[in-house]
Amino acid sequence: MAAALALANASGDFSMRALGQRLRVDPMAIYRHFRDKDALLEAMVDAALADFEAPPADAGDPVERLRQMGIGFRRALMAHPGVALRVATTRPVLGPHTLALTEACVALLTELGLGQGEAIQAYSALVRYITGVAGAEQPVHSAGTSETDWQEEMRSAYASLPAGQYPHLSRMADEFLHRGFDEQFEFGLDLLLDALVERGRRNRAADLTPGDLG
Amino acid sequence: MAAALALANASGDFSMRALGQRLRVDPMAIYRHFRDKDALLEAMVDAALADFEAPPADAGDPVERLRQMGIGFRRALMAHPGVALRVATTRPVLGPHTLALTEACVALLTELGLGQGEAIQAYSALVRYITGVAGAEQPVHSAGTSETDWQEEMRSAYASLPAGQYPHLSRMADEFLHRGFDEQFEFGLDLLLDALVERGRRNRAADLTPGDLG
DNA sequence: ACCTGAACACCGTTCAAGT
DNA sequence: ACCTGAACACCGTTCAAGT
Repeated sequence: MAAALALANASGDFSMRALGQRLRVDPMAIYRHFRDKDALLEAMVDAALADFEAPPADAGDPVERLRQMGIGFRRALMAHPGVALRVATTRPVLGPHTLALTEACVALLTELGLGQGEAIQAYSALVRYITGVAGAEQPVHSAGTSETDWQEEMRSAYASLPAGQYPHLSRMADEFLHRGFDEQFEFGLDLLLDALVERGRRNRAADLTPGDLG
Repeated sequence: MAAALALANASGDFSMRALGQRLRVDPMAIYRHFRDKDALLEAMVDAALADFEAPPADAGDPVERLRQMGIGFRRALMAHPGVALRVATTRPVLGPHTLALTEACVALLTELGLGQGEAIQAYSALVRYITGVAGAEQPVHSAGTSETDWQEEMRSAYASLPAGQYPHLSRMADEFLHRGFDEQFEFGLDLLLDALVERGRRNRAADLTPGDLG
């Protein structure tokens, strides 16, 4: 069921009535299975995450596997544009696929040397960043703008700013041409991972020399 | 004009027709000033950012000022819930307030020692993270859930998971009680800033010893 | 030429009427 | 008791009709 929903959604935007027509069923029949449109969207978000699984233990060190999870998470969201827009502004999803990925991600974070409180906050920070990226990219894709068109659009917007008022921005306009969405996403992902690695390393060092804290 | 719009929006949700009623004007009159609802929302996002300005040069070192900008950005978004939800999924806003803050932020990032390409990507990463957080918090606030109720809700959801299947998550349930939205937000913000500081430091070191790169 | 508001094509959801 | 679909209260936007 939810699989059919995700499929229906993959083609553009989405409404209860359109889904009913797509499934050749009375739109009201959907309310038998889901209390709300929100409940249905929640199920769809979880279904969208069924497409990818946590990388196996031999896929690299914990950092590399976290990186792969982040990349896979974003890819799964972008594959379902109608869902991606909503996941950025929805309450936490507690579906089986989401929970499995959360568990795997938190496990990897503790392997980095993070404590319980740090691990769960680090997970949340990663998800916020990834959904923020997905939310920002979605309107560009759904408007049918190609990545290169988009880069040129941003470049010319920044290049045409008055250089006196915005010296940095106007000078940096050309930078948009060199970086694609993937590279931009991974830049921020790596920032977060770098900082988490460093934090784990510090924790371990403090554990090994507990008398040295002052 | 846009100020009145932001005000109207501050009270819950928002529609063209409701705005017309609020302004005691024909709803269609709005289309004289804005081509679209999207164009209007864009103007509202920019107007929401008029509330805060970049911290002055004597407010601390670049990192501290970047931190204050991040905190202020989030606060401005949360003060306009109807806008906050949309900013997470809208195309980049090129209004005067947004651009002024972007310029100030990018200037501070270059002060950290980042190159042009790094600075603009770092800015984007920070914005994605902040809008991701705003998008995640907005539904909680607009549902009228208090922060402590929300924490308890999350705790019990995680605590009731089968410990065999989700060992980390079920063990970490209590962590939700100790961290508020502010602390959670600043945790992720500091991760990004820590990594950016480190990157700037490495750039400077490489500049000082150009022969040492291998 | 400008402004108005009725009308169009939707939407999520309720609920009375059928079976 | 279950299912259906007409009806309700919206929505963004168009466009014909007025001034």
